[in-house]
Amino acid sequence: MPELPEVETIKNTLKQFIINKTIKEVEVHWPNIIKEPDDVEHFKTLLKGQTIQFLSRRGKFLLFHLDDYVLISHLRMEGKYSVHKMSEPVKKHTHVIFRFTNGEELRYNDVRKFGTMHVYNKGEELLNKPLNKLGPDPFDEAFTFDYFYRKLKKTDRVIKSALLDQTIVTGLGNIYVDETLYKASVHPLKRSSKLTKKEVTAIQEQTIATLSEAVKQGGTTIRSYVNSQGDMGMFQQELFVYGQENKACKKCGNPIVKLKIGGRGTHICNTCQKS
DNA sequence: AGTATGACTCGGCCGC
DNA sequence: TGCGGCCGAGTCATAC
Repeated sequence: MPELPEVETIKNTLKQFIINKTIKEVEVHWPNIIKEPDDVEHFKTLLKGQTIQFLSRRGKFLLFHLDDYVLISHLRMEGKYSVHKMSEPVKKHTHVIFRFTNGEELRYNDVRKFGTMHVYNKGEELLNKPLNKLGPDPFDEAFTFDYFYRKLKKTDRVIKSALLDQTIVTGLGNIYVDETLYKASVHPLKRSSKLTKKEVTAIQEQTIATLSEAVKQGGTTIRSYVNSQGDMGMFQQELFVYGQENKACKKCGNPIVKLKIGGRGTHICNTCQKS
């Protein structure tokens, strides 16, 4: 599922195919994906005639910067972008098509239909849902120890839930939270407010380290993720705990166990991550 | 107010 | 083969 490293990889592989392409028309086969404007016809009208200037990423969101608007896309579980010739057959789960003036088209495919798209006037995208409440990106300068420590001290929630909260730090999902806490040797059920400075430092450093390495590896392919060129990620080969239940911990040899925290499947080594 | 829980959006997939 | 339950990112509603 696309978390920060996967979205970063999609952004980097997709841009070469769509920068400077002009949208001739937009087709929407599943209107529920379009959240803003709430009228799908309005959505299509806004994008018609717009040229894609550049792409950026905010947490797990992919941003398409157009002449006058910004299209914000969240891929949720299984959203994918790919570029095709108009003549190529459209796949079963393709729900939105951005047709370019050059005869090619950008297609959004999403088996679960969980993905979302918002369009705002240029400059207003950060003031509205879904970007307005996001915390700093882990690679952002604002993600400092002082900021992170202050935020965590203020909450009684368990650290796993706090790391999944996108208003504290944005970009982590279930896979990278489990990996980060394992590498930081912190138990996911530990209350955020009870963490020592040393533990917060470890979590902060491992968050950045884990995500950077995953970006280098082109993301993690668990079920179906591929980038916009159809390549799988390679980071799944470097997972220590996620999806490794019953396998030996790479540090101590004891079995990795799976439990449920805040309704989420959670993978830990009971020996290396003391509660 | 902060937090936890559950419903909701979906379809693939698993077990019976 | 068919059917119910599970999974999960994020938002929202509800309860404490």
